[in-house]
Amino acid sequence: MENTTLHELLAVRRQKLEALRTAGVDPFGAAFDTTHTPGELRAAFSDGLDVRCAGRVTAHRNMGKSHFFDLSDSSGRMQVYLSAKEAGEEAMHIFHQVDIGDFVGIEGATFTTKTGEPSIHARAVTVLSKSLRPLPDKWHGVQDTEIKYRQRYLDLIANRESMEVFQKRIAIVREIRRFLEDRGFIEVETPMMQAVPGGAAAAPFKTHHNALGVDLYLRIAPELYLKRLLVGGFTKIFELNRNFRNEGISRRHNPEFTMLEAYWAFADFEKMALMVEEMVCHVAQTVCGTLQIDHRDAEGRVIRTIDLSRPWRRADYADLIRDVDPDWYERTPEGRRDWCRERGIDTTHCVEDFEVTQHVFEKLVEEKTMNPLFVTRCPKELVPLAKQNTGRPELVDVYELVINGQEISPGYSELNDPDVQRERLEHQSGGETQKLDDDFLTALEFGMPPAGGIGIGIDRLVMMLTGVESIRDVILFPHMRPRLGA
RNA sequence: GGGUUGGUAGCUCAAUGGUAGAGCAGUGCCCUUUUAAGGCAUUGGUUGUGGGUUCGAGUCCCACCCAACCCA
Repeated sequence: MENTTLHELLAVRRQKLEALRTAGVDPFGAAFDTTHTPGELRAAFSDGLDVRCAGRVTAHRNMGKSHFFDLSDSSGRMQVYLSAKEAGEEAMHIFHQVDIGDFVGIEGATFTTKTGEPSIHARAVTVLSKSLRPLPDKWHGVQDTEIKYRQRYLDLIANRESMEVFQKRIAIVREIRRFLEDRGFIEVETPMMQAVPGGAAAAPFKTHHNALGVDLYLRIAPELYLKRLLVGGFTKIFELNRNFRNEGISRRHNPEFTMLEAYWAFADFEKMALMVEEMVCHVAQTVCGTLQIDHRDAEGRVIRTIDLSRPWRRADYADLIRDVDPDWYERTPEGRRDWCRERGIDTTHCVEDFEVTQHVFEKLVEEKTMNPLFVTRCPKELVPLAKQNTGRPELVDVYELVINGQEISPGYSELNDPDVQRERLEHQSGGETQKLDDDFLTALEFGMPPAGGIGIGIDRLVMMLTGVESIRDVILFPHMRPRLGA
């Protein structure tokens, strides 16, 4: 339901729509050939160019017989100057029906105004599409988080910083693909719908295939299929796409999120760690132009700077725990819980002893680590799909990369012993109704080469590189509770 | 799931329990290089929803919806 005021604003625009039709102008016009986008023209600007440019009118400054308005799109903004005297009465009548929000095409010559603003001196203004609703505030943009997320197009139109974050995200993903392809990795696609959701411990979304009469699950990870491809003979592969987890929504969790997984036959986790280091630095350097990433608060003050300079720090899991409490591993399991209780760390949700340690790790190491840190020699219980260390079988050959207080990327020497893998997966599923992926285990029995594998949470990487605090600000359409009306 | 904060005009925000306001946007007029253009005038409200307390509720109480943050 709209209220009367909005109705009035809409009515005015509808009247202009009809006025255009009466004047013989199609308010939702046809194709318009352009020579530049607004941003391209700004970048290549010089006076006296004959140009055709199209975009949305985002501001209008009326000086009487001189009109200045801004033409914008994702590439940027370009000012247009229109002289009423030159245009003539008929053209000005049509121009008078143009509102902020409309798409128009401009034909004219470039010039620079007295105040130094690159501009187009319009010869003709063509209405390309009428906007029937008022745009958000030109100065404050959209502040309401519900509007930002539910109507992202308004956020993109009105909030330049938002558009820039998403442009950066696009560039980050592009550079990751380029980096991997330059090194001989090929991108593959594996099932999003799986009969047995595997490769991680997470609650899946369930769906149903009518013709087959079977339940399927949206994947929680592509891992088990990518490993089948290693069995099949691929040696350098990656998949960069969506995973789905039916869990809570928070500042750091969206039900669907983007994950990179890459596998490299005959490599190990050390080699993968080096590659991730190179990749993230390549991306930061190309997209951000620096390895020092400033994070700012709402007032624009720098609150922290992430230093991505190489080499990145490496440390053993157990040593990091000992940095927090030198006697941690000398304590009894009950003593460890007491230690937590004394410090106000809640461990009631931790069932196993190793989960208590992991909880301490998350709270007192991970969340406080801003600069890159490779955590190595992790306990095997945490990682059922990685190779055990030959010298110390209670540990696994993995790294966990922490940056910006979050786990950004795990890397493994992948487990390829089918018997050990079966045992570990059976142990993980706890003999419950949760099915084992037997076909995956069968594939391993045919032989999978030793391999290094990595995952990178793209959303978290983008958060780190853009200094954004909420995952919703790096996902174009984050999930929200559906709302009636509006 | 629990706690805290918030929801007022299209947008951004005000308003001790006592006449719901401003800026922007819109509309009209003035203005031939403006840029948050400027000046004058003016339209616009079921204060998230539903109850309650009160002479009187945007404001206090209860329930619900939505969101943000914190916790689990």
